[in-house]
Amino acid sequence: MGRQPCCDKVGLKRGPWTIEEDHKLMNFIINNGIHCWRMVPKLAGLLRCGKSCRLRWINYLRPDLKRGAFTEAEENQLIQLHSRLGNRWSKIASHFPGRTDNEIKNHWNTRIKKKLKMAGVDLPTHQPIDLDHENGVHKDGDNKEHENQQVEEKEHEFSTKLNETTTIDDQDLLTNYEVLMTGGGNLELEGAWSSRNTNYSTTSTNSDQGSSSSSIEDSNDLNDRHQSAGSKAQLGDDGEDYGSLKQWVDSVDSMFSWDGFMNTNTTTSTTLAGKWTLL
DNA sequence: AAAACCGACAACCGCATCCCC
DNA sequence: GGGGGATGCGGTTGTCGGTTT
Repeated sequence: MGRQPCCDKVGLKRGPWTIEEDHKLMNFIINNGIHCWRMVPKLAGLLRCGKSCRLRWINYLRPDLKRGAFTEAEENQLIQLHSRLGNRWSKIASHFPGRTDNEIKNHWNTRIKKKLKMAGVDLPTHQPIDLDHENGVHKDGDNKEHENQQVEEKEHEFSTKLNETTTIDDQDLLTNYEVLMTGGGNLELEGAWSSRNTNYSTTSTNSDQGSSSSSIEDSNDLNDRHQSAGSKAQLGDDGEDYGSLKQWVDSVDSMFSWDGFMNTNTTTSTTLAGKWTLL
């Protein structure tokens, strides 16, 4: 007999969130804070389960989200963190202020994973594939537990070293990876690995997605609004939240002051900031 | 022009863990 | 101590826009 579902799914809405739902959830959290996710949908007038509300808030509505293309430095940091922490996305996300674990996980699975694979890196071992094969290394088995025990001990040291490796420019991913691994950790990079020819093709990044001119005012179609907000067209080249979040903030600017969420010094948002700390 | 395919990301699901009684 | 509810987390799926055929 399994555990009970987090909520009664009968009659609950699923799928993409509409702007009205976003408004309701945002309004409720701003005005009341978060005490019990289970009660949030009821009190906010939403036909969603608490879990869904939590995810929506954490991954999309939270005003302090960075939202933007991952920079090269961030990708490098992510690669190295993953080599240390594995798929512990929440742990990794804690090193990226404004990024969510879901965002990082998606970025890893859709971009970095592919790039590393094309570059000949065996995941999750972060070892060159051919070297693994030749040496018979299978680190994801017996050694994994031991590695996990070392993770916490090395994090502090690692963070220090990481700061020394974030100025890499104009090198391909493999070269970056080599530098990072050599500088930050205990992976051995042998000649064949170092000299590997990297002819993978980098795909376009989100930086080409920042040209959207959609706005809330432009569209009464909630699905269109959601799509433009929720996936493709909200990102600016410089990583700032030029898209949906900014539009969203603009749209509710008359109701709220966001400065408190943005870690800026303001006297108009102390209440909001206070509630924000509840999270 | 349209169908098929692909990439990116939002959202869901189920298990793990935490916490309170 | 343990039972149960709430929340956290990671894997997976769904959806949609863009691209290719």
